[in-house]
Amino acid sequence: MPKSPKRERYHHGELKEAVLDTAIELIGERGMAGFSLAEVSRRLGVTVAAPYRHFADRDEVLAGLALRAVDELSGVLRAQAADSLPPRHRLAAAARAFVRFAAEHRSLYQVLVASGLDKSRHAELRDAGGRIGAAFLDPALVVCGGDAQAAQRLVTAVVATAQGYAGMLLDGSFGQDGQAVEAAALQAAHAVLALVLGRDALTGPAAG
Amino acid sequence: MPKSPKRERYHHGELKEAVLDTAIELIGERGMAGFSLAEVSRRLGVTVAAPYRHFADRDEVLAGLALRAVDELSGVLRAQAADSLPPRHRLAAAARAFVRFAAEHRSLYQVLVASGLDKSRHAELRDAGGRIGAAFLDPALVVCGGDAQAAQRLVTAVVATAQGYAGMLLDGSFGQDGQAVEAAALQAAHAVLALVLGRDALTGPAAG
DNA sequence: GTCTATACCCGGATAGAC
DNA sequence: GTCTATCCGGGTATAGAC
Repeated sequence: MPKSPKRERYHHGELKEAVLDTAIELIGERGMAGFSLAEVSRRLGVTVAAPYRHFADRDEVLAGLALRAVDELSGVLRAQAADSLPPRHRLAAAARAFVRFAAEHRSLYQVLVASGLDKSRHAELRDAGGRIGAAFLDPALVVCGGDAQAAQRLVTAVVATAQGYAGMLLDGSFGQDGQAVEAAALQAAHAVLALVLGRDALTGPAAG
Repeated sequence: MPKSPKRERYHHGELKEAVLDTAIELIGERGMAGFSLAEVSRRLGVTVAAPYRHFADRDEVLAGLALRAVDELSGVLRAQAADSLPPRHRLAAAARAFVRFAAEHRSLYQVLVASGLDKSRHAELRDAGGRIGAAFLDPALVVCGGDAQAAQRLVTAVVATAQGYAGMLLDGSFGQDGQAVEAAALQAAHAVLALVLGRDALTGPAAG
């Protein structure tokens, strides 16, 4: 939809949202390094000056994308973590969903992990990591029998695992074909189950 | 050391290595997005044309850095995986070393995971992932009693975990102070032990 | 193997008209 | 809220001299 249209030219349209949409499209085609406000403007059929009515600068566009990414990803994760399965399977399902999200919304995911954006400078993103992690917390607490510190460790391990599989998937370690996504997602889920099974090693010094 | 020196100006010096060194320094200061051959040249006190005698283009510099990264990282990992501890602890130590490497050689690590470089277009890097994973293979095989497929799954899980913790460390999830590195490295090691403990869930469909 | 010089293109950002 | 026009800085890459 948002490729060659440039309807009759915008003018009073929802340029702000259109910029974000087109930025996602552009990043999908050329990667983070290929993103520029100028090219986005060109694709929308507006001049390079127009977006500056809606965004202070380039970074604010990226921040807008990052916010979208956090919203959507944490939403997906919460949905997975909240159903009626046993808690360890809710964690596994959330990890699987995490990996799928990275593949299906590659641009958004990349903004989150590889934009070079300083998240601590944008209030809405300051707790981005926290919001992602929070989605895993409830089942983790159940798994850990209410031990909050143990649950936090487990959440960190699950997030790291999901992020790790996502990274490997995106850089081609699972191959290029369509099966790669499901293979990575499934293995991530299995890894989370393994973490839960062996979780005694997560908390203690794991002697021996 | 390599900042304002520009000795008496190079001329017949080892410019190729110097470019790589300075690129690492520059990326350390400004991140991947801040890297340019022009700035590297300036810092070395040579003209922007000089590096082109040693590198076909910008990407070839990045490829050179990536190759260094793979060499150094896989060397570190092999050293950890080859000592006399029990195999599960060799895996854990390698994961810990992986995370430390990401922190101590941040620039190199970022080139590896976030340069946007198409590794499949550079022969020396085509099997970069394989060389990293290979460092984990021996202890994984022992852990898995010789089952090659199970060992491969375990290696993937360990690499993903290490990469995940490294990513979280670098984007600030473990805080900014010096303790962050050791905290992340230690938790990564623990997570690997947990994976080994619960590794039955990695291979099978993990019913129930 | 490096320098001088240059051609070329692109992105960020702003002023002022409409 | 967008356009026109423009400034400014910067990066990539090459040709030809030394």
